[in-house]
Amino acid sequence: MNRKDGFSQAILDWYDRNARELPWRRLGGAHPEPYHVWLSEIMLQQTTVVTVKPYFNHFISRWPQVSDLAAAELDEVLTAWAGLGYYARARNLHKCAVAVCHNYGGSFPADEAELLSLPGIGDYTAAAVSSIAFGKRAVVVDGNIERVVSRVYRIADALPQAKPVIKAHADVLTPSDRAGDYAQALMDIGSGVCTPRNPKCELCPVASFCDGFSAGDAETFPQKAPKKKKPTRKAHIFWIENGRGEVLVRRREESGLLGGMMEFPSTAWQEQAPVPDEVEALLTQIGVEGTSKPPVTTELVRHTFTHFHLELTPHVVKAGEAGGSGSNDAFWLAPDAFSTIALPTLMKKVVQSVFKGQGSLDL
DNA sequence: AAAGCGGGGCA
DNA sequence: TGCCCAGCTTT
Repeated sequence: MNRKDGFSQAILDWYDRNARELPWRRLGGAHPEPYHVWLSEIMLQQTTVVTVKPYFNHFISRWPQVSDLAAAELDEVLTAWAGLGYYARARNLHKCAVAVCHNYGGSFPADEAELLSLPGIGDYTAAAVSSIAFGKRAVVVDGNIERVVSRVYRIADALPQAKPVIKAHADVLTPSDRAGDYAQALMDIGSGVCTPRNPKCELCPVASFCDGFSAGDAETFPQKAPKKKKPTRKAHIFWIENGRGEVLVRRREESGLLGGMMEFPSTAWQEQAPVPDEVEALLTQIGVEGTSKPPVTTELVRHTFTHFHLELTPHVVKAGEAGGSGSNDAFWLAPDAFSTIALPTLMKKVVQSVFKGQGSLDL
């Protein structure tokens, strides 16, 4: 006899009473569109529901079927994704849409292992799509469920080492019926009740099953390995404007940080601030030497990535008559067209800084 | 096994 | 400020 007998039923009862409407969710037993479930799950990776909602609605409106998304250009998808972060997700999203159309006739497979083989779909997403969209039993474990399970069992091992142990416990708790509703309910509870700090145990439908609650130390789980401190990198970034009011932009490398997204030219991002010689060299390289006026420096732009802080010093440069973009892949673009390119949030901050510093420009 | 990879919201 | 998030891929 399972010591936690009744756990999943209590979770499902809570769901029937408390589940909220979401654009990708169907209440009352009907299964949502697999395309909607997949798209939402990719967007929700490391991203909050509030942030995802408008992006999800825009994607569904613009690309109603997975075949529409597969037929889109990658750059269109990146542009629509701009601001969501983790841009490899957008590239894999497009690859996955193409694969589903090419290999599965435009219908997502229901099988967890087949889903797992698709680009951008890992353990979590395969289990989530299989259970939520197709009603299959699958053991769904995300960050929320890890926290709930580690508290229910007072798992002493620290993350990420504890992941296999947590998965084994989660497996025992997962019901055969309504595994998708169960998973969504547990995630809702994890994000709204069983919160990282100050959990609302008085509102929790499974407090009576929770070892952490019984011991009065639920909040101390899950244990975590210590984190590294983030270094700070610095660079100079250039808003280079020609006589027509256009600004020089270029595309970043396809792989790596902000892969495939657009940017303004900058010196290398490094912990040591670049010396004036390097700044001069960059301006020469992109072909804007011989400017009549000295650059106007605007407010420092700060941005934090997963593993480092960044401080950019923006400079506004008026390019000379020639104004040629000598560099390979840079091109001129009017600021009112910035919304049509894949501009990440960091670069939007640069735009804001320049506009604030100039006062005369409007977007 | 560990590192790389955005951005926003919250205490 | 630091922490956390409906993680996946690459090394």
